[in-house]
Amino acid sequence: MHIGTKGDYGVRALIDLAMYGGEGPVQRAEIARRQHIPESYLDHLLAQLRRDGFVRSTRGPGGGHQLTRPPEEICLLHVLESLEGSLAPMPCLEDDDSGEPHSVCAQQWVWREIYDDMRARLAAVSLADLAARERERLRSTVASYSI
Amino acid sequence: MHIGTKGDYGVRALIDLAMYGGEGPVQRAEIARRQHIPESYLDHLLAQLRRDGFVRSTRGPGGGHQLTRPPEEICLLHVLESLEGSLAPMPCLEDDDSGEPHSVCAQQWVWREIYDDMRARLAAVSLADLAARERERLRSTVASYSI
DNA sequence: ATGATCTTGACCAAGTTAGTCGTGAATTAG
DNA sequence: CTAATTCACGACTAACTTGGTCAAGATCAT
Repeated sequence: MHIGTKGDYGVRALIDLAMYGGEGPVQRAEIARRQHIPESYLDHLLAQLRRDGFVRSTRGPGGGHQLTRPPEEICLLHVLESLEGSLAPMPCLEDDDSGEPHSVCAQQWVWREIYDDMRARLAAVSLADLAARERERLRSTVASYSI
Repeated sequence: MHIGTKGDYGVRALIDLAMYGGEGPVQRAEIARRQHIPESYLDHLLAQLRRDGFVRSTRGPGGGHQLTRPPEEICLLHVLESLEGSLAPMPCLEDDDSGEPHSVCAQQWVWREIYDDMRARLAAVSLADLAARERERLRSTVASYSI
């Protein structure tokens, strides 16, 4: 359940696309510069996001990346699970298709509640929400510089 | 915020002390056997728990480990923070004594809420609660074997 | 003293994280 | 057609974390 640079950078990249991707593809280099992400690393994150259908890329001059769906329809939960893998705080909570019961650890029930609550909250946040917050943050930062 | 073997084993060791520690110290080897924990590893966990005042140890024959306080007064949150370090899901949420503002990441506010909720839930669970659950679990396991 | 028991620190293998780099493939401009 | 632009993908790496093991020593009851 730890969010590292993958989750942080990856989400920021998507927010960037939500904010600046209105008029066609946005280039990797541009995202990297704006979001202060090493470009060669961003590569991997975009590849993952493309594999999971969040972005579409086009090559060649004028190419770049864009969201496949409107930002209102992309939720933070799915993005983070794509980038970071399972967010389960302990192995015994990992989503398990095998049907076998995982070993029960003493604290499981508390963590189950925490995990469910967490996923619900993350599912309720869309890229559009995040982009709106980011716009607001940028506005107030610029304002404080100009005083 | 990931709970590894440290947190799992360590909590189980404390539950063991809560359950079997009524009549004097419990030995490392005994805990290790009952809870299926490598004894030499349990060592380190008990050392940490002693440093943070959860258990007291006595050496020599008849020695062992015991809780310093009644299990009702020990909460899961503090135990896990002792064993695993900060449970913050992202670095920017780490409790910060320096007063400097951490870099703001876009998702911070959601995670702040999740983190606070998590800590509240963990703080509401005592070792006594966990021990009660464990007793119940053992009872039902034995019952299912005897059928 | 002796043996039981905890204490401490050094050490280690395997896995994860956070990248870098190089080569190649697609697309477009000229 | 060719060159320039941009993404695609896999190999490689250094540093750190995890989950331990092990040996030497400190204490204490008897």
